[in-house]
Order: sequence, then structure tokens, then C-alpha cells
Amino acid sequence: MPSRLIRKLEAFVPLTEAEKTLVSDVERNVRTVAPKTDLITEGDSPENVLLIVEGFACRYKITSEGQRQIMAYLVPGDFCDLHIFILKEMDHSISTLSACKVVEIPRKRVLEMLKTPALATALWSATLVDEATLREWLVNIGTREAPQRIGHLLCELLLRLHVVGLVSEGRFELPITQAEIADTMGLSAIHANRSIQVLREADLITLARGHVVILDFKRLAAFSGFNPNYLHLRNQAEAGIGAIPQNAAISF
Amino acid sequence: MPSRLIRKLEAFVPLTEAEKTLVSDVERNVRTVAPKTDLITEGDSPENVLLIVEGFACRYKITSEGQRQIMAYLVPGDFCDLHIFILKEMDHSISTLSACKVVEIPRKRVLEMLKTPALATALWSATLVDEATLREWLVNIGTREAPQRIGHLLCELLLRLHVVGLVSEGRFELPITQAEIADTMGLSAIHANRSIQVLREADLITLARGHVVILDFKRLAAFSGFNPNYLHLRNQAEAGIGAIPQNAAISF
DNA sequence: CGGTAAGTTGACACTAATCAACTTTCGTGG
DNA sequence: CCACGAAAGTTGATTAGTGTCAACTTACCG
Repeated sequence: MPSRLIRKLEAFVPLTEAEKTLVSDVERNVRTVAPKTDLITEGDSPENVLLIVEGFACRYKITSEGQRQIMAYLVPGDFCDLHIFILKEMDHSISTLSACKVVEIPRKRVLEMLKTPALATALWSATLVDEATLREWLVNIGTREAPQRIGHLLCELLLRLHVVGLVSEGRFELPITQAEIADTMGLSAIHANRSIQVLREADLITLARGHVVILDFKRLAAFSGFNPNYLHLRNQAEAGIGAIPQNAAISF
Repeated sequence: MPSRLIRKLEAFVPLTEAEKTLVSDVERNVRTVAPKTDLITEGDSPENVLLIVEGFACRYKITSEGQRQIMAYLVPGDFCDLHIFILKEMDHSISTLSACKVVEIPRKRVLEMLKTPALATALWSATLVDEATLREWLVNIGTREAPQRIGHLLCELLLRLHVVGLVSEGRFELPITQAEIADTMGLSAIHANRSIQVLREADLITLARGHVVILDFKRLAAFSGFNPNYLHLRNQAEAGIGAIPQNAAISF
């Protein structure tokens, strides 16, 4: 069974067996990290690239006024910047949200992977999609109201987690608190709570105990103005709004 | 006199004469583009990298609800994504704000530049800083109130334009409308207008007819929670809050 | 000089933040 | 295994921040 990372990379470009082996080799030496633990802290000069194998992590920053803004979620198969070692010093932190399994990939190994053409394309694609996702988050926070923002986030997570095989019948684990959703969406925890209730009352989602069910993806996407093009999935048809048959078809 | 791009790259890494020549060679064939004209439109599959030589451009997206969100400013010396050709299709547009002079750099030339080590480091640094800037914008919109957001933007522009020699005595050209500032900051044009008035009344800035004066950078930075670390300028001391002596010292 | 775009002002409605109290869930130790 | 305390989630009331509409002034351009 292919790893989460391989699944994700193959959503961009098909890989040869040799390339998949190269990736698998890198995914050894998994380390378990407790929830809410910094993996990289602002000011660090990391030498390695970090890969999330299991669990949820996030990029975040604390402002001088003490507010936290989460800028990205890292889900299984995601890694932090490939060229992280070019800049002297991290300008933000990366922390686990839930308990995580992570791998430190030595710089050498990364450069090795970037030498094989298809793998390089796949890895750069993943990096470009991370950036596109960041842009989409800016659009989300900049233009949409609270319930739509959260709906948009859930649509995105559905597709991202689906690619790596973590969705079944529109259902996935989201092991984070409402306060963390609030810090992601630029909202107060209370307003996030009320916005989630709006989504629930419209029968768009279920969300409780770290467990999400998207009850009607098509309607949620329409409600939230979600367009998946920024995720650049190879099978755009599958990813397209309305192209995911409800429930059953999204499982494997 | 070095080009804006060379000035910017040398803010990251010193370049040899040969490298500077390589960059200069690329900056020929300048094309003039009218204000408010798309350089790249969502859905395009661009073959070339775009470099801004003069004027202001921006990345933007229009949501399904018809709202525009500006996600980045491109100022002289800035280019769009180096690996823009890896993904099949643009997920956002790039448009001029003012009249611009731009260069299309053929893919080949880019790869050529990336082969010389120091230049590669400088170009990747610039790309990483663009991404860091995008993250900082997310923090800005996600956590700060309107006047602080705009103040933060002006602090950033002061430093970015200073690097490429477009600031003199805390004064620079900002050839964009308040409506565009609003679309950048996720605000209505009217609220942007009132927020600018707050900054004016606090004697922090002057802003009129596309012309900005930062009257007190230190105070504006403190007011806005601005920390320049994400710009990763080599001379952090010079960029640091309070380290820019008022007025005179910021000119050349 | 006139027309249009940009900037400004006031009134009002709505979205979101804050504060406080309370309930439910979860993890831990007895 | 239950009991406890802490964390997470929920609710209501109030305030602050921001958007919208309309009218008006100022600046810009042919």
C-alpha cells in the first residue's frame, strides 16, 4: 500500500517503481510527537525537511499583540518547504495539533529526490500547491464571512484528505479544537462556534469530537464559493464541484 | 547603475560581475503595459517568467461572489513564480496597477540563471521571501484591525521599495487607488478611506495623489505590529524597527 | 472646460468581538 | 471503574468594528 506522500505525489504525476522506492526509503525513522508541540520554532535554522506521516500539524505565527494566526495545515503526506535551508532563519513556527508521526528528511535525501525528473516535478508541484493554498486562504479570510470561511476550509480538507486516503463517505478526522479553527480563520472562538452551528443547522456538515461529516459537498461548496482549481489535482473531474457523488463514491 | 532586480538579489547574496551581467542580459526587451491590464489571466498556461521593471502590478483573484482579493504587489525587481511552468494552468491572475515596464524571461534563461550557484540562491531567496510575505499578509488580515493592516502594508512597502532604491526620505510613489488598497486588505473602500484618515490624524503618514510619506517609521511599525524579519534582508540591522533613522538616512 | 474617476462624509445595518456564566466532554488518578 | 478537575463547547447580552447606501467634493484627463 502506497504511503500518504506517494499517493499525494501521484495525484500530480505518475511515478516509476524506482521513484516510489526512493520515497519509501525516506519515510523510515518515524518519530512520534505529542500534540501541541513545536516541531520548528521561529528563529530556528533547520537543516532538514520535515514530513508529516500521521496526524495534523500547522504553520503559525504569534503577533506582537499576542494573537495566533494559523497559516497552513500540514496533513499526512505534507512536508514543510523543500528549500527551507536557503534562508538563514525561520520566520514562523510549525507545531503539531494532534499527536503526530513525523520524519526528518536530511537535506541530502531531498536533493537526491529532486534529481529524478518525475519526482522533482511531483515535489515542486506539491510545493506550488501549498503556495496556491496559502493564496486561497488569503482570499477566504479577506472576502468571505465566517460561516463561508469555515465551509471553504472543510471543502478543502475533504479533497486534500481524500487524495491521501483519509476520507470515507464524506467523513474524516479533524483532531483540532474550535479555538484552533478560530485562529485559522481569523475569528474569535465564540464566533467560530456560532458559525459552525450555522453550517450544522443548514444540514451541510456534522462536526463533533474531532470528527467531520460533509453531508452535502455540492451544496457546501456552492455555499462557500469553493472552487478546487487551486489544488491542481490531476483528476480535476473527480475534484470538481458536483463531480463527487455524494457519500459512497468518495470512499475507496 | 544596477537594475532594481540586481539590487534586490544583492540584498540576499553578493553577486559576481559575471552573474550581474547574466541578469542584465535578461532585462532587455522591455515592454510597456497600460494600467489595469492583465499580464497573465487565470486559466492561462504561461511559458515565460514575468519580471516587473517599472510600475506596480498585483496578483489577484475574483471570487464567485464577484469580490476581488489582491494577494501580492509586484514592484520593480519582482518576478512571478520561477517554476510557473510546472503547473498546467494559472489559478489566479496578474494585472498591472499603474503603467508598467515588464520583461518576459524565457524558461531557458531562467534555468540558465539557476545553474550559477549564487544567483540560484538569490533567486530562490526572493521566491521564499515572496511566500513569507504572503504568509505575513494572511497574519495581517487575519489578526489586525483596519488601520493597523494598512499601516503594516505601508511599512512593508517602505522596506521593499527601499531595497530597490525607490524610497527617498521616507517618501515613495504608490500609484494605486484607495479601492485597490481596500481589495488588498479585505476592507470596503469606505472603511479603507477612514482607516487612512486615522493614520493621517495620528501623524504617522501622508498619502495623497499616489504619493506616500512615512512620517515616523518607528511609531508606525509599533502601531501596526510590524516586524521585518519575514523579508529576510541581509542587513537586518538596517531593516530593524527603529534602526532606520528618520528621513535622511533612508535615502541614498 | 466638462465629464468621470477618486476621495470624503454621514446615517444606518450588520457582522464579529468581548464578557460572563454555564454545560458537556475528556483525561487522569484514586 | 468512578470521580474529579480541566479543557472544550455552548449560550445570552452587550459593545466595537466594518459594510452599505446615498450624497457630495475634489482631482484628473481629454
